[in-house]
Amino acid sequence: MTLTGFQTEQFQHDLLYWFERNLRDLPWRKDRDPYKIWVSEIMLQQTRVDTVIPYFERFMQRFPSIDRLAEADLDDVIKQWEGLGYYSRARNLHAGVKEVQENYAGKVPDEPDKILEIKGIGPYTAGAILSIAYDKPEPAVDGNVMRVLSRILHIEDDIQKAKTRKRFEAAIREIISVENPSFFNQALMELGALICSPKSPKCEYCPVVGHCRAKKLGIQELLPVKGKAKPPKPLEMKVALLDRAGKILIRKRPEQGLLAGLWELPNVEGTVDQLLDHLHAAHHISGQIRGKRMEYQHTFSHLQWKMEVYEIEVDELDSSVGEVWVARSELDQYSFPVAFQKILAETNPTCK
DNA sequence: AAATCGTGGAG
DNA sequence: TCTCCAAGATT
Repeated sequence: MTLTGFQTEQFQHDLLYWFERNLRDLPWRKDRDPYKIWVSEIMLQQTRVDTVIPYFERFMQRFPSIDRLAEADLDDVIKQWEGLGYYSRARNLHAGVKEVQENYAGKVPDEPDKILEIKGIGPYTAGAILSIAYDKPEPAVDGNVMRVLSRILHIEDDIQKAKTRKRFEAAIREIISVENPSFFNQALMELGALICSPKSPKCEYCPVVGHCRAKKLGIQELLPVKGKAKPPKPLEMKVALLDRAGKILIRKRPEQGLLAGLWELPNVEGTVDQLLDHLHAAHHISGQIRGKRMEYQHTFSHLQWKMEVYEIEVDELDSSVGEVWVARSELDQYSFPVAFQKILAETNPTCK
């Protein structure tokens, strides 16, 4: 690391002085309960602060402590997570608090090696909990920190690459405030969120612009270096809307993979005929197409569902495991991906 | 190392 | 409208 000439102590002072006067009043900053820090950090992964706030408030009312979350049903936890995305976060968090309950008597460990073994806690979250809740001088390198430091220290490594994070962690260990690692880490992230933004960074308001090598070179807009994401892959999807005596057929998705454990309308990747075949094979339902009800497109990070929704007339009906006939008024007891929430709302006759 | 895993907001 | 992307972890 090339920190020659970098005024570390002055940087720490400038950064912390600014943070103490500009930190946002966020619900997970009311105290330093490691559990709350933990939940907030998981929710904040790849998710905006404004989106997280209402979820965090509700989650804490429902699961105020580690033991309350550990004893909860996974389906209830997923329900609280509904709409937030990346649902494995909720599953891992639930598994994680159970680990803490069993292995650490319900207390979040304060050692890197131990906390890193907990499900769902990776290098960033470990460092965040250790520094924010326990005052340990550990790096917490997220996207903000990499963006800010890439500019301050003029680091041109591609932040999409896996090994790059380690270089930033090494840099943080050189410059972190041992007196206040909690504020230091939070300040770097706050600076990235409020001032040192991805596009059009507000350098005129930056408390540490005097330390910024990229600004000195006039290349702050070109950093950090980041490879382009590849476009989502289109997927033709046929969706079945089965209405029987006011109840519709839903089913639970597998416990692993995309949208794990959430509910959905029966569907196939393929043709309408394949949809009917599937209803017969998987749900023991004989039916015929009544007509196309609607089309809907939903784009994920890596997938694009091109959905066609068909109303289906049920001729014969047998029962099957993992499916439920449910009245529309009872749908709110189940967790649905946003794509199916939209379809269910659009096709709701009482709602239009 | 590169893919997988969601969603809604901003420009 | 479209692209990028926001306090990443897992495999």
